[in-house]
Amino acid sequence: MDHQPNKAVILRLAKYLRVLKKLKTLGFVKVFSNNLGDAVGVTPAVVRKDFSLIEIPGNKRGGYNIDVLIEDLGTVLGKEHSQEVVLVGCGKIGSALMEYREFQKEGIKIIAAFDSDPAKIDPQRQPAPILDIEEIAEFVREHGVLVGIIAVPDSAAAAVFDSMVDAGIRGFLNFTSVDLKCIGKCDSEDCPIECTVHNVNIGLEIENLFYLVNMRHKRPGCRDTDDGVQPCPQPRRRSAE
Amino acid sequence: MDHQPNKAVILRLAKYLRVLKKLKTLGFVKVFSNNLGDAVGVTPAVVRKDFSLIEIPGNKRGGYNIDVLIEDLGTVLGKEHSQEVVLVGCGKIGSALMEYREFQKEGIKIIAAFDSDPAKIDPQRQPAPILDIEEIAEFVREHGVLVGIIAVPDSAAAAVFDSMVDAGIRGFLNFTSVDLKCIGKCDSEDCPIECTVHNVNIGLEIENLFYLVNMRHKRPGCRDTDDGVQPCPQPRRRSAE
DNA sequence: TAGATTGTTAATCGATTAACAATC
DNA sequence: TAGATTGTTAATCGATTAACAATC
Repeated sequence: MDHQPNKAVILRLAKYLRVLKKLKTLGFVKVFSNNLGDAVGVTPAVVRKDFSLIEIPGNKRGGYNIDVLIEDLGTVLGKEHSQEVVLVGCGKIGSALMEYREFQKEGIKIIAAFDSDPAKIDPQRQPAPILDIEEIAEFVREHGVLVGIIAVPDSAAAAVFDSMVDAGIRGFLNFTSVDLKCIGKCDSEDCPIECTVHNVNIGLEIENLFYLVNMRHKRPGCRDTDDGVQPCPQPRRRSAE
Repeated sequence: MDHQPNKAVILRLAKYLRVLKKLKTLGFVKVFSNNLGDAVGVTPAVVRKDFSLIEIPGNKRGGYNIDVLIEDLGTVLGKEHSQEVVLVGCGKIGSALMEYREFQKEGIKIIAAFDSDPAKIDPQRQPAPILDIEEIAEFVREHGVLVGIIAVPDSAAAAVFDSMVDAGIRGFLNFTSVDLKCIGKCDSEDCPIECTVHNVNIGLEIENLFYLVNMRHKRPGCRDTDDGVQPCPQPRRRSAE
């Protein structure tokens, strides 16, 4: 009956939550499905359906109470749990992530980083130590960490992934260009370990952009090139009328 | 009749291309739809449909010629164009991207970076200069750059985005947590500028992981928590034995 | 020829959208 | 009450999957 919210829904829920926090700082007390829809770029019906799916109730004429909404979305998204992650790989990208402001703002904490290079190890480092990769299993088990970031060179990706799964990590943000899949790696005969890998494949993203941009340029009658021909033929409107 | 390949298709095409390059180095000469399907995680029918959509022909019994395939996919994905991008924001993440190996490997070149901090500016830098953000419009127009990366603080995101659109950038990889939308910003009365923004929202990705991982933990009969209850229904066995 | 694989059409599935009854 | 907004059901849309005829 009640289907679990899928990935797309969850993503929207997180977006609603961000918008709501902003609206609250502006003094809003209640909010309507169309407000949220506009902010996130979906129709009001989607918003209501998303909320109904996770059983957040509204008021037939009064919309949704913003405090209740923030509270409930936080609960559903697991915001009341401490959001502690470990990071593996202290190269350029890894180091950048260690100081990533957004994490603090969203209550996400990197509680330890790991590297194989002895020169980088610094157990006294504040606010989080950099430890030898060999220690990851012990650390993860001790702290019950479930989510990890992989920012190592491609060549080390698979091995690091394996050891993280072994240690108990079940959610991965993967910055390598290696497609890490749990299926196959984690399945055993009768007891599959389920884990989730989000691949942040920057190279693929850029390739995609080139395709889309080039496409558009090739389209007859739709070029905004140097020669003065302006963008597109048909106005495509979304908001208002 | 011929629908344009959508985003999902394009993403797969790029993945096929990567696999094909690897297979080629291994000496493969031809490849079948099920080979590619396995590698990318889709059914053979999807592969064939993708290729038919962009009119890449196969041989009724001989599969696809790997050289032709690489060539044609490259053409479709715009690989024969120079893939030149600009980067705005030379903080931690921006700097990391400037040395990102994957870019070279995939033929993507950051031909210039921009920052507003005078201390960071270095027009002589090799292989790409760091210039004042004020110069971006001129540079972009001169070089005909269409794709850009935004790695500035959230507070600067909207302004930077605007000036990049003005300069002629039409494809964006956005590392800020501000949801940059072209619609509204770029529409003019009868001639919308179409651009594409890929948001790499690291915070959202992590939140998502927490949701999914927590979900799984709550599921009755399937917990791998601290209290001694082992992974899913039964303890997995893999290498141990 | 017989077997294998493509290319395409039809069937299925799921998610989004639209519509509207319930009700505050 | 009348108006507005939710919550839910039905209709639409698109993408994935399955099936199979064409053919090398």
